[in-house]
Amino acid sequence: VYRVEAGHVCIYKMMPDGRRQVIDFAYPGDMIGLGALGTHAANAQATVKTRVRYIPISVLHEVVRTDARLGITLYEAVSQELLAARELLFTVSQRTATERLASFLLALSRRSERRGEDPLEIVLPMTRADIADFLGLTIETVSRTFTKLRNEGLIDLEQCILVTIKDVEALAELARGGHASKA
Amino acid sequence: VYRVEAGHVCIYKMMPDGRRQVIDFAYPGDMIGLGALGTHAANAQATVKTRVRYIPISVLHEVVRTDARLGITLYEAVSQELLAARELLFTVSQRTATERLASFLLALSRRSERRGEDPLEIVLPMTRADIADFLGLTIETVSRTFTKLRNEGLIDLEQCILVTIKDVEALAELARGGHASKA
DNA sequence: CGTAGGTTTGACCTTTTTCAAAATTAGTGG
DNA sequence: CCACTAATTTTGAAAAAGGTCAAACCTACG
Repeated sequence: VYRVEAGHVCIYKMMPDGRRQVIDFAYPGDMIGLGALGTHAANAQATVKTRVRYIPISVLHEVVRTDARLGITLYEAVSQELLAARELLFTVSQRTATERLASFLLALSRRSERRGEDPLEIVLPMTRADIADFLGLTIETVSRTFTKLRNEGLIDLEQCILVTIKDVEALAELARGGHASKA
Repeated sequence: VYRVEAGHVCIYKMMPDGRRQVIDFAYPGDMIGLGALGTHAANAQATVKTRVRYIPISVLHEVVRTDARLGITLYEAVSQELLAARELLFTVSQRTATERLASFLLALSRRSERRGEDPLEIVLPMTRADIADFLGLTIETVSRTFTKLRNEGLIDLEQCILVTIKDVEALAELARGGHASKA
């Protein structure tokens, strides 16, 4: 189990045939590998300079034995991850490419807000390939969809890395599955 | 939290726009709602006559306070669900319709085997709609894919409910993403 | 300045969805 | 037990979404 101190980490699973599923993106303060008891179920790769802190599982076990309430906390943390995984499952399973990207951007926006940053100025530390493998799309479709959102005036794009949300409401409407009102 | 005693339950999440994500199918002995601490995050619907046993969450908390090792057990159970959710995520996200159905049938087959039943004779207690919303496909595509697998000689279909696996290896090859060898 | 990696764009093709209708299955009352 | 109705499943044809292949375009870095 690790804890991200600085930077940004992309957590993914590789398949024998080369296909990849990105499971999550971890920001400073996030824990990695909580659900992977015993088996090392996933890989992780830093996308920028990153510092992590390692916490052996044995320590976790020890801590839980000392205080049962922490067992509950641990349980709640994994439950939270489970909830997120199912949310992503729904996004990938039932939504169109545009809806997926809109959801993704809104999730990043909410994350920024929670961290006390500007929720309308999103920095993307990950590559298009990471986003594609996260949302179950191809690089090309991700790129095209970014362009489409830009042309529709919902976002601004600078250097493929900085996204400015110009119309949160329309984006949210898209993510919800409705049709954007703007042309 | 519930425990299925008899029958079969379909666990799903409804979205405001009517879209539905089936999260899992529960068989006798399976627990439902483990990851849903506090918020009632999902619905469930019996597809056949079903009996469940209700276990209040407060009892769980009590038990954990009594014995910390059970906290670990609980944690492991949710981790297991997390693993399953991510496996499904991958299936839905990266695989074709045929591969998804093949994976699904193989998963059911393995489940049958674990339960000591014939792994090659699978009864489908759920409807095509349930399967479709589980795999992120439409009813029509599910039906067509069943037909395709039947025509290719990998399975037999009786009354839309009983599936006989005729070529496990080819099915597994499909689920892995390879091309079936048979015409 | 030139190269390498990542991104965008274009044209075409495959897969899946959509809409519509036929066929099967299940349930109900005679 | 059989006929009738409702629901589910299967099949068909057309349309749309996304994928694939290929090339051009940045951007950062040496």
